[in-house]
Amino acid sequence: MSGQTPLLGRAILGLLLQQPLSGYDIRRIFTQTPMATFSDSPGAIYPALKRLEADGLVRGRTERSTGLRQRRLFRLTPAGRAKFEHWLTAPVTRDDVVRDTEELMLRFSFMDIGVGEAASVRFLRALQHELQVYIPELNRYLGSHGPEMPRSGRLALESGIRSYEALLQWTRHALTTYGKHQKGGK
Amino acid sequence: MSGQTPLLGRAILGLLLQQPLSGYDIRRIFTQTPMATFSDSPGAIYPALKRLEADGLVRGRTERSTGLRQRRLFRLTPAGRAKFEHWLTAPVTRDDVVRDTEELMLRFSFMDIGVGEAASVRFLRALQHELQVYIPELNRYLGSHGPEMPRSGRLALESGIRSYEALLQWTRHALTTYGKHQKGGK
DNA sequence: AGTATCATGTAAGAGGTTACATGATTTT
DNA sequence: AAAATCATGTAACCTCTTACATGATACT
Repeated sequence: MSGQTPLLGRAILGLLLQQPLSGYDIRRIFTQTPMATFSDSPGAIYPALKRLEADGLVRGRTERSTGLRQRRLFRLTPAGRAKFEHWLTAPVTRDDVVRDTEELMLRFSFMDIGVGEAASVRFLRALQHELQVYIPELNRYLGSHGPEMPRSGRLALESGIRSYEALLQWTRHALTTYGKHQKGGK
Repeated sequence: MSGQTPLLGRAILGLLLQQPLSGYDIRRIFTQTPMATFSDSPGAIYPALKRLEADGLVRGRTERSTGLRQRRLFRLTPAGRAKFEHWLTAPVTRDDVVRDTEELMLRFSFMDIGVGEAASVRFLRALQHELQVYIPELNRYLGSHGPEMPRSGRLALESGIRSYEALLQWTRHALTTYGKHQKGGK
């Protein structure tokens, strides 16, 4: 019943798509892998799992197979899987590109497993398109306002542009790795 | 008295360093410039200004020079300027690089004006150093875990690495523009 | 016996989102 | 007269951070 799951919830859903995990497992993933952009705070993770469970997206079961303290292993429910797939296949908007590339990349990272390689290719094409529109806009802004900006301000803007350009180059690289799946048509 | 000002507060402080602005001016900046990563929501901006004022970092004065509705023009106080400079000169940590490059770039964008070009050069060197440590770590992770990851997951990680590499190249570019200020020493 | 690791959770407070509310002036 | 623009603000709700609390098992 709650609105849109926040990024942390999506990340957890994606991890659970691959295998059942406990809250503690998730914390370890967030401390020990490049998913370290997420907080490993128990005050974030356990309430997030609770919400996901209340929304019927995951279900946790207490296990004590090993002699350790009880741990609750969480699995995706069919509703959770559906909601996750819905997120993965949402269109790539300009707003996503401007405000939240991090979310876009998180989505993409789960895409092959979640909804298949054809969807990954569609995503890459859409992202490429948005970047090809947005980058020139940033360059026009730099051209008209750059001269009057302080040097570090101008450089910071250039850094942003370069980072979008790197992303655009990456989409091309990524598309070639999916090469044989690409269709010719518009 | 409150803890650390959130990013939005810092951004506002930085804008006010350059000129006095109203809440509405700030909203327009966030909708019409590359600072669009910030929300232009009045529910974010007006409370933020209120907090900054309560903390003594800015002071707002009602003006009605033009015949329009009253507008409150905000200016930095000396305490606000001091706090802002303190933020600008904070060390660049590994955690900043992993979790919040956006904050780093926001800091840098105000650096010339806030604390001078020498500080900008120090910042760039420190950032360069952290990147030179972190990028190889990510590459090691990719080398050991990449083969077992789904294609889109691996590509997403590669995208992250490329984006850090682009940032590293940018630090070199930026340092050359400050060229004459660089010292030879260690 | 003490410490590290595994493991789950809560409480208070801060700050953001969305939506609503208001009101003056300028343009059509 | 209506709509657009300028302009400021509040209220409910949600989620995250920080800090605390608890407890079992394994290692030294």
